[in-house]
Amino acid sequence: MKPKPGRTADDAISRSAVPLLDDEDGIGAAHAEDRRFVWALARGLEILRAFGPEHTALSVGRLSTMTGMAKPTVSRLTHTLAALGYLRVVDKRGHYAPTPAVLTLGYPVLSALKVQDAAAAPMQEMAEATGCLVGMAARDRLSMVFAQCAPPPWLATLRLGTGSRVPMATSALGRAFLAGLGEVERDFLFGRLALRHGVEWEALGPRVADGIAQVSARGFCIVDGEWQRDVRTAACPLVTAHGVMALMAGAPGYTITNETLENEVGPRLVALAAKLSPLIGS
Amino acid sequence: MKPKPGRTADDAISRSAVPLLDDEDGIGAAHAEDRRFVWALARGLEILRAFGPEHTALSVGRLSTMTGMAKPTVSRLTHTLAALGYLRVVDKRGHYAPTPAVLTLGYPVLSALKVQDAAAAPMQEMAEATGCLVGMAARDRLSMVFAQCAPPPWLATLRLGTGSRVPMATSALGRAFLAGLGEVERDFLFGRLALRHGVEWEALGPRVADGIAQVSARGFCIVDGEWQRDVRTAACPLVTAHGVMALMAGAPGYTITNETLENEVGPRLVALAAKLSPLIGS
DNA sequence: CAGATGCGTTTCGCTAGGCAACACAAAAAC
DNA sequence: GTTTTTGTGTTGCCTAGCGAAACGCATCTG
Repeated sequence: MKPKPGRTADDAISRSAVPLLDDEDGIGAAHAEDRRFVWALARGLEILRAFGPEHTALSVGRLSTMTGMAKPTVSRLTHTLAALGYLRVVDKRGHYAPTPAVLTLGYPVLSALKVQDAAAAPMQEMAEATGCLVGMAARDRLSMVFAQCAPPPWLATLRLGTGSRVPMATSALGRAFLAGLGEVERDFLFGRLALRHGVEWEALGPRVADGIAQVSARGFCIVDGEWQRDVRTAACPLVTAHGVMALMAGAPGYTITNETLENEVGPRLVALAAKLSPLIGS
Repeated sequence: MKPKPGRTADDAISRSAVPLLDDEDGIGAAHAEDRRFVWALARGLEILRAFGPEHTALSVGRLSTMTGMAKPTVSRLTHTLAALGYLRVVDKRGHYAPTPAVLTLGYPVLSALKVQDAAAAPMQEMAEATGCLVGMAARDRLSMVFAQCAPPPWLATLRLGTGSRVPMATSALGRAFLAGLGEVERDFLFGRLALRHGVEWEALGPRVADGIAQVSARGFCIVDGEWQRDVRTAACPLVTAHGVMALMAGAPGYTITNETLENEVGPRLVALAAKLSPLIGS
């Protein structure tokens, strides 16, 4: 851990055209000797990241154990976030919860993707026609994060929406995304995924590769029950000016057959991707 | 933004149950003497906030002038945000743009509000029935930020969506929100608004008060062309377990009359609010 | 082609913030 | 009621990050 002046490996990564990430969980060892890296900011964002559908309100101590930071540190960061309006205190015991202010942070992305005007209508249309939940997602670290989601009116079991995440390796969305990527980035992510999934990658890796092969063969891939039991999904890559993303359509197993997914939903998804691809981005 | 001596009131404010804000633009003089306040985090978030629909990609120098921070500081913060995956470099000239990763920050709020399951369907239904864009919003500083937005399929002119913002004083949404607030907070925000709008508040203030009176009288208020020319909007407060929010329905002037807004859309909006109110929150 | 301008990054002194340990308040257990 | 547990907010100490000015490195300009 000697001060190494000039360029570090992280520097090269962060400068590359594709901003490649650190490890999935935690910001621990990465950027250890990057003099330009601002830890306070990283830690503060890690606090915001700790909240999720399962944990809508958290105390300082809980955040401390979850993130691995010292309590006083967490206390100051939550205090700061509260003063800025991103968090608020929800009870006497000092539980913090995110406020709608955090939504403004995501807005520039959604507007840049022109999701609101261009993509929403055709996605909603397809959702109603096929009975599938139709979603558009991009990569964040080793997950896919939804930018837009069109649920069919009657389907309430699949709880996904803007900002929610699914794992890259076990979802159709993630495999379609990988299929849309260039050689270099795909290999890089494969390495990361292998690292993350450890020994089970031996069985998982070939299935991911198979998904990619499916995309090469017919434009989309299918995952049946692998990400969540009884959820069938088709997905295809979506290459735009803003980078590679992916489209997916899925439904509970009892509302759709693999044949329908294969013969109707999949091709329709590919058509939708072709239609949206030039519209997205400036 | 120099450290300003003297005890500030912000500390007390930020500790109160209702986390009331600092001034709208910039984080300048606020929290000057607060020892628990982490500036690095505040500055980093200010960087993210600087992006918007108008500025989807910004250079270090531009960010520096926009936020008032020194260039090296901005450089480090953007470097950090890029390393964390929230920003990426979009061209050779070093312009930064937000990535979909920022969407994950907003997700806990959306899931806590149960927007995806509970609110989306009835809002969409009303949008299609009335031809209005229907939206749900909460306060951020002195703006209202959309948590959910249901556009009617054919309407493409109103560009609003999750995370977008409208001013509090000149929008029906903001006035309805103020009407739903308690005495103390409303007075506080009135003070802030007066401060912000300066001399024109003399004319604006009474119109805001009139909006609140409208809500008291019939449950909703109407703004015709005041926020944007040729946009007519009705809005009503939405009191939930997560705090006060507001619902709105609006359309371009040439697609809807004030009578329709008054007699059909407004009452329907109030009914929608009554229906959603118990559903939102845990 | 030399000089000039604009832009992003680096150097370095100084200050703010992270860490460890302690002190304290409130529930929960007994 | 006392103790235990859990959890938050304060102190010294030292590292990490902020800011002013200097530095490389492009592109303009005559």
